[in-house]
Amino acid sequence: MRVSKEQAAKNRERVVDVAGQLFRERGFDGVGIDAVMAQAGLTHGGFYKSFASKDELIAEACQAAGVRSVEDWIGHAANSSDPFVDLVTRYLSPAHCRNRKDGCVFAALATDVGRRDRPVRAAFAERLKAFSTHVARLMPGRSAARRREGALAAVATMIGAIAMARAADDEEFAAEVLAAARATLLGKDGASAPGLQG
Amino acid sequence: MRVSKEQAAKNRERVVDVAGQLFRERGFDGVGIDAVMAQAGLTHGGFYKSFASKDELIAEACQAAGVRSVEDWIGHAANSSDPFVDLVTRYLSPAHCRNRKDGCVFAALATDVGRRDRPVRAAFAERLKAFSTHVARLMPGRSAARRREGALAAVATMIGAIAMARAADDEEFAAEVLAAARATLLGKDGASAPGLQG
DNA sequence: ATTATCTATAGATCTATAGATAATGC
DNA sequence: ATTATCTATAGATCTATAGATAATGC
Repeated sequence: MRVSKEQAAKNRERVVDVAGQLFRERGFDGVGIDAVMAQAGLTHGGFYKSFASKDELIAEACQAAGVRSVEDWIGHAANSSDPFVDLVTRYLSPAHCRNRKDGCVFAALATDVGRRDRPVRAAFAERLKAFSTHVARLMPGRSAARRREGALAAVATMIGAIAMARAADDEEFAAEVLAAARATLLGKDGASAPGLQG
Repeated sequence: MRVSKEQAAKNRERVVDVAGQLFRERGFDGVGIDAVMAQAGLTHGGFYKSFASKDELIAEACQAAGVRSVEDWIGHAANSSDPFVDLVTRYLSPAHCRNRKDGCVFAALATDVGRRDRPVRAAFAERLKAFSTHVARLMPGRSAARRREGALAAVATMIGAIAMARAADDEEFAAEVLAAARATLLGKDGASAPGLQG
């Protein structure tokens, strides 16, 4: 029954990872401790020797999934010839839309996190800031301030578009939203972006 | 105990309205039937004479709150001298960010709805399409196709920005996100929007 | 001896139903 | 007589804890 300290640490990590996946699929309130522990291959009674509460797990899962999300999206883009195009195209793809479990935690849980307590929101916000900072570096634009501004808006557009596409029961509408967000962020359709005044 | 048919219909409507507010504040899974009925001034036992299930209430609440949200945002903008600027400025305001209960249902529940069953997603998507169509009409742009595309992207940006701002525990970051989304959608900072390639 | 995990369960909460109650509507 | 609402409760589920078990680590 008892395992080594090393194994116990790995088990704890697996619980956090598995929780991050299940939360993205079903939401924080849609997943019980027993489901998380079962998915990690443990029984639910042992949970409270590793975590003070479910909220602590939620905060850690947001932190860990956030780190992973930033690494994945930014890492892949950085190895591409056109990082910003790579990021936007992959992020706003039907494949990402379908894959909630391993997809971006920000797009999966944005409105849910807004209702959680401070530690959860702090963990989420910290990773969201890191993501935005990395996106600003990939971003075309004259000044750092403009890249920062553009990055924050681009992140909002990407998160909002994926959330909309997943919410809609209509595949065609979902695809249209993703295409519109891609075109607008990448300026595919002409000299000036839609939404510009004057 | 028993009330008139007319009063019963009003009670049912109030339950749907109250549910829409509570769901926006606490999420679908964060609100029980008893809380909804209590807020509507009724006891929870009577709920199932009006609704087949909680999911039916959720679908109706999304529908009703969606109709209301579209009326509010589009109606106010239409009476303004510059409808698109009015919409974007009011939507992406700290006041809207604070007011979840009566705020836009799309920004409050986007990621939650993606995990619900088909009827809920259908009701939500229908209203989201109506909102997008109305935004396209307010939208500057040369062709109808470009206005449509711009509207979908603008809606995604607005929903994403409010979700991000509410998720963050950091007021300054929240304000920065809203300002960046406003500036990008309204093209406040120069000839071309950030994010444009070339 | 310590402790990571397991079994079992307490206590709270949530959806849904059954049957009672009292006012409406024929 | 019908029915909108209420009281009461069944049954499921969820967070958290207590105590047992068995392998680690001194």
